[in-house]
This record gives sequence, structure tokens and C-alpha cells, in this order.
Amino acid sequence: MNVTVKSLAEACGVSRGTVDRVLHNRGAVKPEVALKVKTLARELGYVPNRAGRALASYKEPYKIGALLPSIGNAFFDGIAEGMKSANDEFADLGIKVVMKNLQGYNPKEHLKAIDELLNQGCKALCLATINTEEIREKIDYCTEKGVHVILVNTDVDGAHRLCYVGSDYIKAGKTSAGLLSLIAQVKELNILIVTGSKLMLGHNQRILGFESELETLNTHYNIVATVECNDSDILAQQLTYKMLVEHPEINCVYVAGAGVQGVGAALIANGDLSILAVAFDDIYTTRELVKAGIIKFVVCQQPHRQGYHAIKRAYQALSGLIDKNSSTDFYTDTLIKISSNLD
Amino acid sequence: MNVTVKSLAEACGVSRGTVDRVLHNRGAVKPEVALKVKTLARELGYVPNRAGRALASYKEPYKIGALLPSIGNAFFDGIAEGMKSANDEFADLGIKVVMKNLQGYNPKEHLKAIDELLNQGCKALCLATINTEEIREKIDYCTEKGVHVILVNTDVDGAHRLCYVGSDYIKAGKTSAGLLSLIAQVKELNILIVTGSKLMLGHNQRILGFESELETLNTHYNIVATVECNDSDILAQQLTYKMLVEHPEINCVYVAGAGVQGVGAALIANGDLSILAVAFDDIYTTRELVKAGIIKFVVCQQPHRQGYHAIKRAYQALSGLIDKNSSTDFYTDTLIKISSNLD
DNA sequence: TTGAAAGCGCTAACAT
DNA sequence: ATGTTAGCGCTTTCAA
Repeated sequence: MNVTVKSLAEACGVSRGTVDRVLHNRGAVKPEVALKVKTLARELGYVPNRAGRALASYKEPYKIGALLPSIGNAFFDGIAEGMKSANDEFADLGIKVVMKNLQGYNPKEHLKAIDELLNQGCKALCLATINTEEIREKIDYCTEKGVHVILVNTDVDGAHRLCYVGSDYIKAGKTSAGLLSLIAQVKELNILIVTGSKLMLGHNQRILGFESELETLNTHYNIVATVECNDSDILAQQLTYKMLVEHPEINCVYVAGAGVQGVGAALIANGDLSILAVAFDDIYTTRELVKAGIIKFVVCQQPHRQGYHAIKRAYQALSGLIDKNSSTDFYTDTLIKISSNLD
Repeated sequence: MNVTVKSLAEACGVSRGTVDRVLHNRGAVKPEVALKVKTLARELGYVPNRAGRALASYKEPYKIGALLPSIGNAFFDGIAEGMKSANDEFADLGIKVVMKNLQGYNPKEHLKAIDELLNQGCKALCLATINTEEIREKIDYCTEKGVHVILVNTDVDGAHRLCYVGSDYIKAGKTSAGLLSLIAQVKELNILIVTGSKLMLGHNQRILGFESELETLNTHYNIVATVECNDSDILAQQLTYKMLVEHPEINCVYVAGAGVQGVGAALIANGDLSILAVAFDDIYTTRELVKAGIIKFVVCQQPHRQGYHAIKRAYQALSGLIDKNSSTDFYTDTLIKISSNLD
């Protein structure tokens, strides 16, 4: 038989109410009693029973706030869907997900959105946000207040968060380089890198991993140029086309961020199908380019699973099943997709 | 507010006990009353609350039986681990997984093992078993008795089961062909197929998918020979080596089943590193061959996730959250692994 | 500062 | 054949 609040209370010689107060740090308990309960809980290996908790908190589900810069960015659809299915699955265990959708990466708006989620009474947050000082401070503040913070898809340097759930961007870059080396039939790869933004940690890491693996594998390569398209398809198309014309030696295009559709358009306009173009993530427009053979393969990061898992982690934290110590980062698989295994 | 047993009982004008009897088909209810409860339950959209159920059945967890032919086959380790983590995760929701491990594919032993699980009182079964008539009948019998059957990793033709959880073998074969076509630098692929057994549905489907995709892609190919190694490394090594010597034109080896290590040994002995060898699943020995460049890539099927999901489905069925109609087959992702993304 | 008790949804034993 | 009730583990409110 497992350790329950009741048995723990008996073991401590106090009432269940007192045990509950101690376990949830809501004060009004003599320090020495609190200590006794805490140590005994650890020793006896008390683990809260989810069913009991869910039932008791049924009238007032715990709110989990989710923030996604999803407006106008199809990639986040998958994450949002994953969050939704987790919400449905865990609803009867006493949680409720509150979604907040933003457009783009304006720090002020992100801060405001987080505050709104807090004001709505969210006891846990799943955030896909930006890597700035103010945001980091806000996250630390939440953690201090006892609000569990899970960072989804993009991490924030040095923030005190429960865990990160998302892609391993370095590994994704390496994988891309590995497969490129396998399929390349040229003496030397003359590479054009099209990145989203040099301020985006993930994009930089994809480039880092890419180059490091090319070196590990002794693949002969040469970065002809690196251009920044701000995740805009139009800009991506213009820049790519310009570079292809100016540098006819380019035989490989590496798209590290969004703007894939724009790059595809430039490649089609340019007309040289032997150029090895590779990219990330399988949103609809990218899939079409892979099917058409314009892009040889994409490396993907399971957005649905990221969303699902972020909410699951939040739920587990709220149920007392995990804490800072027992919750490691969760990296989704690095998936290679070619036309034969798209969806 | 959701519809509960209590509110449903009120709506029907009967007691909670009667509603419970109807929902669990344990008789002693007037047919007309039963009908009323059933229709009203559907109309009002009654969904059982897991927390309540878990709590009520806490003393006597529902048993889920799992059967794996895992002895001496490292591939099944991943599935077993997945089952174990699902067991841990759902334990406090009122289930308990009973594992049964067998060696090989002896129908008599499989039938006996299933009977033992039934005798131990399992209310749901997760089976990785064989595609024979007797087994199919046994599965149908279980289903008739109200025991939920989930087939894991390999399906059984025409069996009345709740669902299948596992790989899409056809797609795996296609994916293998697709990537092979991408990396091949020869005019024509002269292929040696090494399969596990022609009696194994999955192996056959991998070959079917493989050939069909090669044709779709207009890849020039020629099947030099197909040999059967009975999933034995020793046999695989002998047969492969013999074929490589007899047919020096072979420039590609397609390993559809187990015995990968044996094929690797033959390739090493043969010494021609330009031969494109591809295989399935990333057990330890296979991983080493990929890292060494002997095997160019493997196509994998997420065994951990299969085990986890099979148990989860069983739990959902036992909780009344899914039934035959609402439970579709679950296909795991078709993962391409090269040396750069082998975890 | 602490204890006692009610109640969440469901099941099963018991009563009618 | 049907209704009633206790109790699973936990939280929270009220009482002391």
C-alpha cells in the first residue's frame, strides 16, 4: 500500500489538514511540526495521488497559461494543436489551458501577455518567447512566486525555469549536414546560408551544428555567403535570387529559419534543379517544395509533441509529481523527412 | 459543468447504482431502463471521469497483460521500457501491467501465455504475437469476453481487436527506397534483399513498400536475389557473404528484418565499402554499424513509444474513454537515422 | 496553530 | 430489479 496523506498524518501524529498545509507551504504550522512532516514525507516516499487531487480540485481547475507568437506563423499551429490535445486529455484531471496568441517578437507585448496570464490566475506557464533580459527577469519573478514556467520551442539563457521542451537545434544542424554529405555528389559544397535572424538562438545553433558536422565528416565545403531574411518569404526570395545570380558557383542552399517558400520561389526562378536545397520544419508550403524536388529534405522537430509535452509537464508540476530537481529538459526527436515519408 | 453519473441518474429518474450497472453491462436491470440510460448517456455526452474511477478502484487496480517475444531479441527492450514507463505513469490512476516474456514465435506457447494472462484476471491485453489462425481465434474470443485487445508492433490479419499500435511497414519500406534513391550514385541498383522470414507480414511489407517506391521514383534497379535468414545473425552472415562472392555486381544490400549484425560482418569480410547497405531499427549493434559507415542509414519505428502507447490505449479502454469506434490504429513515426542523429 | 468534516465522481457491497 | 451508502485520496472550509 502506498503512503497517503492519511497514513503520513498518522505517522507524524498530526491531522491530515496539517500535513496538507505543510505540503503546500501555506503556513500556519509550527516550524518544528512542518520539518517533521517534510522529512517523514521524504523518508516514507510520499507521492501525491493524482486521482485524489483531481477530484478535490474539480470545481476549480488549475489554470495553465500558454503563450505562442503564432499569429501569421503556420509553424506554431502544430504546437497549439498539441497543447489542445493535452488540454482535452488532462481536463478531467483538473486543469485548464488558457491560450494567448501573439504576432511576432515584441518584448513589450510578450511581457504584457505574461502579466495577463498571471492576472487570470495561472499557476503554471508554457511560453514560447524571446531571449531578452526583461523576459528573463519576468520568468525568474514567476518562478519566485511559485508559478511553474516551462519554456517551449525556444529557451531563454539563464532563466530560472522548470524545464525546456523543444528541439535540439545543434543536433538538427548536424543531422542536416550529415545527410547532405551523404547525398552530395560534388567535390565541394558551395553553400549559401539563408537564416531568419542572427538574433535567433535557434537559427544560430542550426548553423553552428551544421558547420561543425561538415567538419567532423571532412566534407569539403565553403560558405559563399550568409543572408538574413527576417523570416520573410519576400525578402528570402529577393536575397536568394540575387545571390544565385551573383555567385553561380553556389550548389547548395541551407535555409536555417523561416522564409522557405521564398527561397523555393527563387530556386524555381533560377531554374537549376541540381542545387541541393535543404531546410527545416514541415509546414504546408515547405512540404510542397519537398514533394516537387526543389528541396531535397527537411529536418523537423515534432511541434505537436512539443505542445503536448509542455502542457503535460505543467500538469505534472501542478500535481506535485515533478519539481526543479526531477524535471530534465525534454528534447524532441530530430526527424529527417524526404518526399517518401512526409506525413 | 460536465455530466456525471449523478446528474445522469437524475435525468433518467433512476439511482446511481442502476446507471452504473447499465454502463458496465453487469445485468440485473430492466431492458427498457437500460435502453433509456444508454441513449440518454449518449445524448447528454456522458464521459466517465478518470479521477473518480481511479479512486474507486484504487484497492484493486485493473490488470493489463502484456505479451512480448522479447527473450533474446534486443529490439523488444525498447517496447518493454515504454510499457514500464506507462505503467509507472498510470499506476496511480488504477492500473497495473503484468508482463509476459517469451522466446520466439511458437504458436502453442503464445496461446498458453495469453491464457495465463486471462487467468490472472487481466481485463486488457497488449500483444506482440503471430499471425496465425489459432491466435486470431483466441483474440476474437477475448474480445467477445469483454477483454480489450491491443496488438503491438505486428498486426494479426482480420482479428477483432481494439486497435493496432506499431510501425507502418509499407511506409518504412518506401522511405528506405526514397533515401536510397537520393544517395545512390550508380546507374543501376543491383540489390540483394536479406529478409528475416517470408512468413513475417512486416518484413514482406517492407519489401513491398521498398520496390513500389523505387518504381514510383523511376530508380533503375534489379533484385539480384532475396535470401531468408530467419532473423539469425549467423545465417545472415553466411548467406550474405556467399551472395556477395557469387554476384559481384551487387552494389546494394537491403536488410528487411533482423540479422543486421550478421550482414554487417559479411560486408566487412567482403571489404567493399561502396556497397550501399541499409536496414531497420536502431538496436545497439546496428548503431555501431551505422557509425562505422558500413550501413548508410536505418529506418526506425519508435519502439519505446509503441510500448507506452499500447498501455495507454489499454488504460483508456478500461476507463471507458475509448471503444471500438473511437479507437483508430496508431502508427508511430517513420524515422530516418544516420550517424549524425543516432541520439 | 491545529483538528474535524464535507465533498469531488465513481464503484461495489449491502439493503430493500 | 433497484436504491442507498460507504469510501477511495485530497483539498478546503469551518470550528476550536
